[in-house]
Amino acid sequence: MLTNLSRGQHVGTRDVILDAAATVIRTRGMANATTREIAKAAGYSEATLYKHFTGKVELLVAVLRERSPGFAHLARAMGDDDADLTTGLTAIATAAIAFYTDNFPMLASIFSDPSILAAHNAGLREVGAGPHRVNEAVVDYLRHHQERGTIRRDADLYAAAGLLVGACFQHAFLGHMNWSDRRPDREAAAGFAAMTTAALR
Amino acid sequence: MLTNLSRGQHVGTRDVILDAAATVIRTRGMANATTREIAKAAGYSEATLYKHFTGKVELLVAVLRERSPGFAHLARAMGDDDADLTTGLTAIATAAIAFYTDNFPMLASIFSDPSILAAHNAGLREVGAGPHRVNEAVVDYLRHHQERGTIRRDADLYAAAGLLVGACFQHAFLGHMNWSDRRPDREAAAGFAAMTTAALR
DNA sequence: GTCTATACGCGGATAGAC
DNA sequence: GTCTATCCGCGTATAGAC
Repeated sequence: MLTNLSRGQHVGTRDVILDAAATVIRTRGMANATTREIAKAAGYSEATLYKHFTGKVELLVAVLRERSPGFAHLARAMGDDDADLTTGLTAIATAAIAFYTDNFPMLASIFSDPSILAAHNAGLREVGAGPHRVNEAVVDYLRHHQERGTIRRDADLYAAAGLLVGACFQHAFLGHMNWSDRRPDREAAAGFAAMTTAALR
Repeated sequence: MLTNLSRGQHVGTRDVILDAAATVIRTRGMANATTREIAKAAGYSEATLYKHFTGKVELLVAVLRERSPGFAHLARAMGDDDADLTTGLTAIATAAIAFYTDNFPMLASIFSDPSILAAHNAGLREVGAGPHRVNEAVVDYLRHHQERGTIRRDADLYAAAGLLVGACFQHAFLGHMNWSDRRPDREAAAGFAAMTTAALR
């Protein structure tokens, strides 16, 4: 997801507020992401927040939609489908683990308030975006390989993508739960990729 | 996780409060799970809550640890390792999807408040419990099959368990995000199990 | 566009009676 | 063990001046 900054546009008050809100959510949690805290972090008064957003829910939903860093990097890993299948899947898994590790807390937080969850889902559906896009992109990646004969004809690509992406998703989750015996990220990514490859040929 | 009810013990005030809190969290979200709401749902005054728990965090953490229904059913699916591998994994995947679908909102909610997350993790570590236990149990299940020769000797069981359980975990998550093109639970479970089996032989 | 000041209800928590 | 009554700070939101 591109920020206005990376598009080279003017960075307005709205962007400063969104950045500040994202920071507060990441560091103190959604429960402590109050209008007071966000305003203080942004260097503006609370009243200014309400000039740029109709209310708190709209602000938070905007943060969720416009401040999900790392997705571009993940997409780049999937554009590269010339490499060996296992190598490519390892790169995808590594990027996916990093992406989900960064974004899991913010993503999970929206479940704490049904009104935010509903607004967020509605907003995503309108523009056709959402977390399932990662799975769909992996399916496309696998289809390219299948067309070149690297993957067997009758393989269930949907299930395979679900296994790989889901494993990365849960690995990131377990990382936040401080599971000490968990494998390091790179090792886990390689293992997931190797097993997925084994299932596909 | 057994409740006092299923152990046949007396159902005291504490249990009533925990049940009420779990209901409020599930229906209104963690953000709206106030002491007022919980007390009203339990049929007791707020003051009574504070006679049974030192504070709100302790109450919520107790709910998370003692009100995770369906885990027993999931465990049962894994005890049955006499069946064909794909059949067994399908049963496990089906139970896992149901389990995560039920518990994801409550589990995800704890990320909204770092103090609750920390207290929850500390509590789990003390008794050696946690979400990773599901993965470990699947590894054990796979090892039994490996010892009987149903799975190849050099298979990475840890990665395989991560793929299957992770896929179910994320499938449940996507379900809550209202992804319309998502496969039905049973179909998804069968697909995940079949692909995992393919990777293991 | 941004500020200061303020309204007002809600949430966590406790004192003390029964 | 449970209740009623109450405290006090916090959080959202707005009015109105500059």
